[in-house]
Amino acid sequence: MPKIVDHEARRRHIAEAVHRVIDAKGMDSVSLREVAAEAGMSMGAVQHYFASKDEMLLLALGHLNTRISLRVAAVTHDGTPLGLLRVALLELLPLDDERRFEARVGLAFLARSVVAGDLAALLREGLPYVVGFYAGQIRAAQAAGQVEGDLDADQEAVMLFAFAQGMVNPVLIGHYTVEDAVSAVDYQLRRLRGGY
Amino acid sequence: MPKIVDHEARRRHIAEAVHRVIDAKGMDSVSLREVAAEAGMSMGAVQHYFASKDEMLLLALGHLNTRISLRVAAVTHDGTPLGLLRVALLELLPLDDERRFEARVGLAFLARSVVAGDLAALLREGLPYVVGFYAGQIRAAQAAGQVEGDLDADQEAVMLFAFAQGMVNPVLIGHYTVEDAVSAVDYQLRRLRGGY
DNA sequence: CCGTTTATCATGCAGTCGCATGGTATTAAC
DNA sequence: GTTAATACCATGCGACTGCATGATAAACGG
Repeated sequence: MPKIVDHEARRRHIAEAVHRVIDAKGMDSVSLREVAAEAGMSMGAVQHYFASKDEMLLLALGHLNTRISLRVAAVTHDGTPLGLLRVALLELLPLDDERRFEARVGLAFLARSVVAGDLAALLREGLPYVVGFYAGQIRAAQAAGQVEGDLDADQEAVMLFAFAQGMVNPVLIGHYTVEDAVSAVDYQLRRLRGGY
Repeated sequence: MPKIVDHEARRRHIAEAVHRVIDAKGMDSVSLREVAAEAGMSMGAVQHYFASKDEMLLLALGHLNTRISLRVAAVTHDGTPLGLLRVALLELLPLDDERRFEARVGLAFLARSVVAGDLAALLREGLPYVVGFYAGQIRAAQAAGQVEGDLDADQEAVMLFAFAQGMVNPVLIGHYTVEDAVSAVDYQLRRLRGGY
């Protein structure tokens, strides 16, 4: 075996270049040449790590998912159930540069998943964990008496996740401000607590 | 002065071809040649009606918006406020072939609007009307005693719209069934009425 | 030291892209 | 009948696409 090189690190490096290209110019502008230039390597080098463009995009989505998951998981270890739920929800919204970046890239993948079965499968795979986490926090809050017991935790979790996803585009295109989005989330959490 | 031809009808015809191409193969596959073939006309004819591809996409989005608006408006004239709200919400979800078609196309435009300012402006323009309609129905329901008076109609309207938008992708990729989506909407409407 | 494997590169290829050009046909105004 | 404007088409152009190919360099196992 030849030159010592971390295969996984290279693929991650390329995946991040894909993200930056999507953020800057949109999914349509993702080409092997563009990504290679963004990654600071030759086109042949990129080809060396992926059998096809579709495989590259698939791994780029996987890498985005783990990035977001890691950030959510990192914040999972303090506060009350409702506090955790709040932070986890806000992680999905484009509230600062980092989350805005991920939201833009994520929305591009979301749209492509409609016509790309492999991307759809990957997204489907991750959904139960997120929604399940939300539902778990709601149930914990109910057990702690912070949320009305007769609310349906699963239905509320489904709603909260879809709600957050649905807020992404309006915030990205400037229809809602960051403050609007946060207060919309806080209103719903306040409602769960029973005080409007 | 020359051949008698309905300019607007032609542009609408092309816009619908754009929609079909997006539905079948995704936004990436939208090219002048592909659209021309789908519309059953030559590429030169398509070029005759649009100065550029971007202008074609912009009108295609406009046409989609009016299509959806018309369908929502057509159903606006019967039933209670909460009933209207329900139907208007369900119009946004991919519950049958027609709405599925529009949801797929709409999501593609939604994603592109993040990197295309003109599309974003058009989408922004329409948002207040939809959300305002929802808020109006909630307020009417409150006045009729069908919805708890101390709920914030505006915040609930914002949530319901984003919620519906956020359900689109999960339904399209098969994570939720049509029945799941309807019952999620019905749960939220039941909650507005005060009974869980 | 040599052969094999890996990493990287430059280039070529057939196909597609948006768009411009030049042409023809049709029709209405004069 | 002539002119001008519109509708439409075929073609060409340069740029770009994903991917395949062949070459070069590096590094370890034998």
